[in-house]
Amino acid sequence: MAEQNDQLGAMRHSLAHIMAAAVQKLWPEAKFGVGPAVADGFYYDIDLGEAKLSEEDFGKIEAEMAKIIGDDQPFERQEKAVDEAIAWAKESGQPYKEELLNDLKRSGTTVAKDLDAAEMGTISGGDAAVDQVSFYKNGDFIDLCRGPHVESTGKVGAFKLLRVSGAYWRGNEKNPQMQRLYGAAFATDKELRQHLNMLEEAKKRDHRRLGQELDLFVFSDMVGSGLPLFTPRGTVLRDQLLGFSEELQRAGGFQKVAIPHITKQALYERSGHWDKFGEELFLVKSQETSDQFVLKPMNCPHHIQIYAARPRSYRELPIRYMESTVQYRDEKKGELNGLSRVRAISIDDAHVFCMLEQIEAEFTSIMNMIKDMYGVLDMKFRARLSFRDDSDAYLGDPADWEKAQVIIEDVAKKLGIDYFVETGEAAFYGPKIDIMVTDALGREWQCATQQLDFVQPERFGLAYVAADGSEQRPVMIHKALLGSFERFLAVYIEHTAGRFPVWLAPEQIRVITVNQEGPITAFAKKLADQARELGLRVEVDDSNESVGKKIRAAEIGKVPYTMVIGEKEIAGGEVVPRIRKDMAVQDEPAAVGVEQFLKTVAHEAKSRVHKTSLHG
RNA sequence: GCCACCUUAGCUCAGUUGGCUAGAGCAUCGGUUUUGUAAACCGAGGGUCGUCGGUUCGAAUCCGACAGGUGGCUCCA
Repeated sequence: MAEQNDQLGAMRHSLAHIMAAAVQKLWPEAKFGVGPAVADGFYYDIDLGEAKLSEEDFGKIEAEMAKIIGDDQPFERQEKAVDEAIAWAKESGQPYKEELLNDLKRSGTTVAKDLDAAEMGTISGGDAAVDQVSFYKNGDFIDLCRGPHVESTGKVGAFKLLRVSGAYWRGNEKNPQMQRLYGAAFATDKELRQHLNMLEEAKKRDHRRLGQELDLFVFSDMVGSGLPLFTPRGTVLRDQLLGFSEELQRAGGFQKVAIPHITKQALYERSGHWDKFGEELFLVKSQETSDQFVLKPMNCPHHIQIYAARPRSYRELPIRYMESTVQYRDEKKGELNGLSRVRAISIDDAHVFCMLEQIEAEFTSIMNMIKDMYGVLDMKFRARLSFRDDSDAYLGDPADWEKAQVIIEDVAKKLGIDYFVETGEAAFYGPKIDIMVTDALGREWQCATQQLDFVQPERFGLAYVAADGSEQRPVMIHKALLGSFERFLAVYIEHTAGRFPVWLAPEQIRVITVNQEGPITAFAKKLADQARELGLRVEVDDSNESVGKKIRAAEIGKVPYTMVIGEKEIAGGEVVPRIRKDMAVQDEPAAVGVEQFLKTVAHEAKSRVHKTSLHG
């Protein structure tokens, strides 16, 4: 298996070389960055100077690649002394390669920042300076590269250029921007087709598309970008999900608080966010006073003011505040993305104020809430333990950090969480656990999070009185179970393809009349009233359409239960509910008394199950 | 913010090299029909072709700016 992956990786990486060779033939002045294999193919970072690649060029690049592949040129490995290689890079006008070579010569690695050497697919990583580097040559094209490659250009499988985008050299905004040319590549045509097909299928469950089809949220140019408006149906999801989060938290000892959405600038100057968030803050001008106000980009400083309002005893700790509220960040335009990245962010936010020796219990309790929540939602997640690195970008006592990181990893281990450690991902104020979930296109998003904070208690001079009468500094934990409700919903819509379980479904039951005759519509409406009395969300469709068409509308709307009401139902007092396929446990639903049916659905909603209990 | 691309009716999309009153399906509304588990039939309304400006005898079509969006980069929940 691993061998197969290596082989596929070599193919993809070889295709990157072939693509670069093709681009160089078409644009001889092209300068090249790195060209690794990636999850579904390969890319190469290319700088054409004034000229720019666009999708219109794909045809001729692919044609040129086909020629190279047709020639079946062997990939020849060569070793060069590093100084010789640097001279080569200079001579052939490849400044990016020259920079990589200089790094190699100096430190033996091209790894800048957090890029993984293997992922870069370029040259060997190591910790000592090197003096020999490897090159691969196919036809006239020669490239600094550690390999491995397939034997020859004829052995690369099937590929297709997909897109071109910008990418800063070495991932740094201050560096020049290159163009990243992406292609998909697989061993066989069939696999490539399957992959492209899968991407098409993923589009069908795209949350933006389903959000519109299922009438969950809208955007308005007049309101502004990144500012979603939730419809009645979308608001049901919002209330249910945030309600569930609050229910879990309340059980964990959290108390609800409420704060205004603006504050004087001074609050964030004290917290440090004024400097850190700077341009992301929405400013609000008072016309009555000279105060500068700010729309809150987070809630912790407000919650801190509630804690700080009076002296606190160690007996009160932990103090746990929760609040589902909206915060606002003025994101740069290009960073917005459907509901995944918005400017008005609803968060099931909470803050714990506690003693250092209480953080293990708190982290465990919160981690269990996360497990419960994602368990009920039937979603898999990976936990990223985001720890500090050796840099001095972090505030607080390193000894406290060390202690906390050990505790955090311990909690993850004890609870059997699927986790990985990432150093350098910590917040400047403390280590954290981020819960990562995957969308329809396989992109990972951070949802739930719990973060330790040594810094804000310090900045705001928070204190509690210890048993010995001394004044001590509490630590803070920031936590969110859903994280951004908007982002969560985006992932969740794609996860379920819009087929929400009964407890979340905006409409749980659709009642369809067989015609528009008085007794039948009257019965349908009475039934709907009965359902509403049980707290169910139900709609009656007594429109002048065929039963088939009305059934179809309910199917497309992904309503969990549909029932058709005609004379039979009135006479027998029983219905044969149509059960949405993903919930059914057997093919043929059975007749059930009306009362029994409604009670069962109400119970399913209350217990948040995914499968129906209606059968045989 | 940066790179590439996209924007025609509420939605999904046609609209040949610039050239008659800009089309279709679904949805909506009206009528006929009174319907039994994934689309009955007939008809009507609905678009200053994202906005503004330019080129041209003539622009949905060509150019520019702006707005909104998509995929990435950077940043981030």
